[in-house]
Amino acid sequence: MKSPKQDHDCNACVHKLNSIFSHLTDSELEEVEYEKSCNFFKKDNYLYHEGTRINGFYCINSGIIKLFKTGVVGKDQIIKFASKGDIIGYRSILSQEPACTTAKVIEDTSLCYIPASLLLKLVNSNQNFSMEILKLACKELGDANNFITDIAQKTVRERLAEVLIILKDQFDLDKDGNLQITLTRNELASIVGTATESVIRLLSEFKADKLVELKGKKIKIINLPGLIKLSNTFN
Amino acid sequence: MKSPKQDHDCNACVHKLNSIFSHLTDSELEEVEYEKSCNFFKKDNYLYHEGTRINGFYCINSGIIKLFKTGVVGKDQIIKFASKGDIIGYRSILSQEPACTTAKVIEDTSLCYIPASLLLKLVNSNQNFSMEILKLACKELGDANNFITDIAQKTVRERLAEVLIILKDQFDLDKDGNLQITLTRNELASIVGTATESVIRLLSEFKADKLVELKGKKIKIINLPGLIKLSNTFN
DNA sequence: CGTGTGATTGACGCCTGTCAACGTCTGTGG
DNA sequence: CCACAGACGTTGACAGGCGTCAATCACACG
Repeated sequence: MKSPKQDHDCNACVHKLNSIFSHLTDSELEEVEYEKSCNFFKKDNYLYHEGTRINGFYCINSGIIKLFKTGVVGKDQIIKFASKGDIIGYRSILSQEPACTTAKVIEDTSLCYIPASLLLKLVNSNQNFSMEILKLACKELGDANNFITDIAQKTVRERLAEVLIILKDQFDLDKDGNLQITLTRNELASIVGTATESVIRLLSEFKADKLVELKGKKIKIINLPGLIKLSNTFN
Repeated sequence: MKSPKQDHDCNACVHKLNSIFSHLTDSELEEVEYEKSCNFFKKDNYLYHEGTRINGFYCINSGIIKLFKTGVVGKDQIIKFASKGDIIGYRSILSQEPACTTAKVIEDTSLCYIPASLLLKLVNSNQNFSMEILKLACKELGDANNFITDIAQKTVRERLAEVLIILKDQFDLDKDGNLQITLTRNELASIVGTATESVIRLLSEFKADKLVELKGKKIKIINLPGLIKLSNTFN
């Protein structure tokens, strides 16, 4: 068998154990290793665009990708972030539709690209793998339904508080207690579904209420229970 | 083999051809026929409640079910309607989570109930079937993402117009040109994500603008292009 | 015919989006 | 090393969309 041309060894990948790839056999993993291509993307590059057909899916080794849709007036809505261990693009391949989001790198990213044909083959040949993907899709569907309810019923203030908590959970804090992920005010607005100015004003309020500290783009949560209360969530 | 105790014969079911069940073998279909139970539910009954574990999924023969989530202040958000040929409840089984919605009958419904164990067995033994379910979940996920963007970016007026169009597409019109599905103003509000009074006022506006005619709960669309324009959608 | 549920209308005001102006920061090129 | 351009952040003013409350009407059902 030809040796892979890439530097990333999926067999040694730290994310393998927790990912859907843990359900592959050794020979299937070898096939992945052989067919995949490993790439590095700098910030601000695009992986794919909404409305286009994609011919493979991506497994993120490191970095952060934002997935967003562009609304009718050209305003973006961020659907989710993908980071280490996440796979993206599979939805479009499996539902045989064009990509429903645009994928843009917001922190330098290393990832593996795996052709659609191999995804389909694995789904068809390995029950466990197929079950895991199914589970993943159903999980995301549940999350999406929750988000719909939130965005339809909560105020902007509640949603912003909730988003900060979610970002903390997904990306954790750095040594200084700041959110690891760095977003522009505009990007925050595109998650919450509001205007940039509203985010700025509300963050200032949160700061005045001693819920957060702000230093440039860095956001430090100093009163998590307060934020949770404000977000009006039971979790 | 024991003969099924139910009156509904899935082998003769008119929805079989277009549904995921068309991918089952004859013997698998027999198994479904044997394990399923066929039931009839009057309006206002519940199939299952948000947050509970469910032990099977449902295939709708006729009638309409609404799937909704209840928000923090007790306000409902309708996620989708299920009618003839649709299957519901599979998400929760496959993602091994409690139901993320409540399912309530809004028009007398006849359906088949199939145990979770059989769903899992079929998913694991029949590649085509598993692929179809996967496709379905991915499709729904794409729809949910679209809905998120709409609800986050569009005005209530645009969303209401869009909802009317969607209801027309999904349930078609009766002989008089009215939407086949009958909803309370409150239910309409729970789809759009707004207050009942807002729906009432906007419907009156639509009527004044000769876009719709209203007669009690009956809604007749008399200017579809106008509605589409108002909804601000490209479709 | 009474009762209750849903529909409607009006009043009111706050939340939030928009527009505009200005401050801040970063990186690039001279 | 400095100046400048451009992107991003901030603040204020303003209006209007939309949610809430309350009162009344319409209708169906026992």
